[in-house]
Amino acid sequence: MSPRRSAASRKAPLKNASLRNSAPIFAALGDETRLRLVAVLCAGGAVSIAQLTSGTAITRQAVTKHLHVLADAGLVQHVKVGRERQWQFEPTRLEEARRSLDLIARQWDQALQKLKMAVEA
Amino acid sequence: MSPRRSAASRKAPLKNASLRNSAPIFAALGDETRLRLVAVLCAGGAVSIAQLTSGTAITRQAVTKHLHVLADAGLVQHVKVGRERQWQFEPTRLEEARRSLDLIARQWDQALQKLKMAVEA
DNA sequence: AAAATATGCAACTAAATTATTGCATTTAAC
DNA sequence: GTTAAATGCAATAATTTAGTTGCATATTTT
Repeated sequence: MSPRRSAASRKAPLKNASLRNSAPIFAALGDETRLRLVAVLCAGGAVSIAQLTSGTAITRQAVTKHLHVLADAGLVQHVKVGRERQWQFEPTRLEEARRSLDLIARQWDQALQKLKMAVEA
Repeated sequence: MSPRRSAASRKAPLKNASLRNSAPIFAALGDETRLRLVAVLCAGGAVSIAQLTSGTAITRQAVTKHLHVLADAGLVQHVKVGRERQWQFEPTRLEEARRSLDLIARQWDQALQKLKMAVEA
């Protein structure tokens, strides 16, 4: 294929482990409905499914599924309170995602810096 | 359904527009292969498809498709150089995504703060 | 010009995602 | 103890996604 070395192996750009861990978090956030749910939950406290549903055009079951997607990504948790199931935001994984974006941004800034220095040299 | 007001309308937690704009960016980042591509591109400069492919187990066409997904989200751009098409990172949209996560995190911190003050009062 | 390289385009497949409906179960309220 | 409310579970359907293969086209290189 290519005579040159692979771009992926040439520089070892970011910790692969970090990326592997962050991708599912971004995937969970990559849906408008779920992003809205996260926003609601991080603003309030623990909220029931019925409450979360009443703001949307989709059914309760759809909301439930979205909540499970978020839970699988570790972004929300639930506790059973009486006949309700209350969901709450869990900030740890979101911090991970933030750090990943920060890493990428920093990497980019460094690349620009190097380019600038090379041009000025 | 619920006797209470909807959780979504109760607090107007985050700008809906901001979320609507960020969701597609997160969706684009929500795949390990694409996240790797972004990392490679933000570390190096402009890289051809063949180079980007040689680091992976998938085909050139699959890489091409991923690049187009990233391009649709505004995360990468391409320029034609001879018979190659070189792809490069475009940082603007990533900054948007970072700001969204920062907003959510800040919202969460404020909620904790309020809770704390309410408990101490 | 011929051969090799880099890419584009199209058809197709398999699997995952999103959302629905219908019914069962648990818990609270009257 | 009925009734109403909140939720869970299962089957299904439509759409999207991720990936492949095969072939065509454009550009270098020799």
